[in-house]
Amino acid sequence: MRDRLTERQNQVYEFLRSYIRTNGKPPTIKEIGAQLGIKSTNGVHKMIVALEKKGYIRRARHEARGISLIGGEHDPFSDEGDVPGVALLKMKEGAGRRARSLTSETAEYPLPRSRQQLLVDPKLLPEDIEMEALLIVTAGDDGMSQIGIWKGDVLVVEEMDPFSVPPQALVAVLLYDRLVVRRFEVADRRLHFRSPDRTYTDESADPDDTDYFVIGQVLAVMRKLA
Amino acid sequence: MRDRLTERQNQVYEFLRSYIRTNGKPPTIKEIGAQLGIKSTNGVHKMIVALEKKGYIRRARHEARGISLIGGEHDPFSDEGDVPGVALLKMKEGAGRRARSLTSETAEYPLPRSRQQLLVDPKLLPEDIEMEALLIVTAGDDGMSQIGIWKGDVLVVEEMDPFSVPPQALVAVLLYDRLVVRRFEVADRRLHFRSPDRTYTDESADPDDTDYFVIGQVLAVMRKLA
DNA sequence: TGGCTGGGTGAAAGTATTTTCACCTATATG
DNA sequence: CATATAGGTGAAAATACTTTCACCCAGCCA
Repeated sequence: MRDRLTERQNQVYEFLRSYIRTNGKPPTIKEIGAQLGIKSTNGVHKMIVALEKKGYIRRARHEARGISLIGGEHDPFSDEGDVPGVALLKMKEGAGRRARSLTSETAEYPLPRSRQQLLVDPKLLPEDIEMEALLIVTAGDDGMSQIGIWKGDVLVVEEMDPFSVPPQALVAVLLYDRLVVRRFEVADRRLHFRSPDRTYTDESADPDDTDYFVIGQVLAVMRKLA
Repeated sequence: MRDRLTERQNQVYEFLRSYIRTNGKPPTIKEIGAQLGIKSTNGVHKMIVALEKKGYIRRARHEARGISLIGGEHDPFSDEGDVPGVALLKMKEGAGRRARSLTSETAEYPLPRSRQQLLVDPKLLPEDIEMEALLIVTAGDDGMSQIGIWKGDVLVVEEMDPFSVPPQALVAVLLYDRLVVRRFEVADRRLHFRSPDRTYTDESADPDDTDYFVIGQVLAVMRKLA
């Protein structure tokens, strides 16, 4: 369907995306030229026409800032306007079983996944998140009030191996049979968990310690109050 | 601080939102006029200037389609909603205006309602709740960490008058211009707010004290972490 | 009563933006 | 070689948009 773009055309297309995303409106021909180092408006104009012919953009003739992207979203905020139910997340029971080490890429999960799902607004999540990697757990222990998380809170977790977690992020960890949240860091090839309460000292563990199973980074918290 | 909008100005503002949302770019002056039935571009122009003076929009002078909304583009809750789904809630900006007493059943709201929405899973809400009575605010003050709420948290609030709130429930209150959460009770025909931090003494207020505006009961809390 | 503010009409002026025209330079291709 | 395609320059023409000017009207308030 859509023809392949040349290198230069792709640069224009990418600029359009980023401009629209950051400015909330399409650029003018001149602005495109300024970015790509094209001095003549006609030079840009021809590329725009080419992009339209290849089916990547739409043009509103004679209209100021009349370029719009084709291929789903013209809305920078909703990630992929396809399906309304984008943010259907897998629900997973919180505590109750013993933690296991992950043995390989296809790690077996300590808990059977259930079919339960929870609707989450994309605005509560990072922009370009993979829905497939998300799951829901419930916080299973107290002692996290210092970081604003209570027992029973619903956590949206992005599954990832410990070494991909950004430093100082909050992670969901299966500690023995409790699901807890800890501020987390990898140092010296060991996993360091900062205890939220100052009364305890920090804990650290070996990556294949079977007592600690790092599920992933906590992206959002939800709490039902009434 | 943003002044209140007149009815007409709010119509313009609402149109701006919806146009931007559906078209991915701001409208021209003429397009605004066409929608609101204003024949002269100057009529629209004056309103646009008024909206800018009151801090609701930004204008790029002489630029085609140069209007942009103000409200924190990176605040995930300030902008653009309309996610299809069950629990579409009205969005309301947190702080920013002075509290007012509610005078009757048809209480006048301190802020004009906007059309912003957030998707919320019904599982996070009481069973037989009226969606119409729900709205979203963001917590606007610190000092609530004792009750597990942080500044910036998203609160799902059921609008209700103070006398319908069950005792000891959490309520969202406009205290002057800050939106805070307090544990709440009515006694002796006065409103009692239990301060979450032990350091402060409890506050109480008269039902028609203009400094305290009780929005309603907090049903759920959500927090974006990454 | 006068003066202020919000909202408007209409038209003219001025700036921004798109489109078109003429012409140029590579590179690839039958 | 002839010709097509991608990508340009520069300038002029044609619109699209915003701003300004002059004037009008109604409601509110001191």
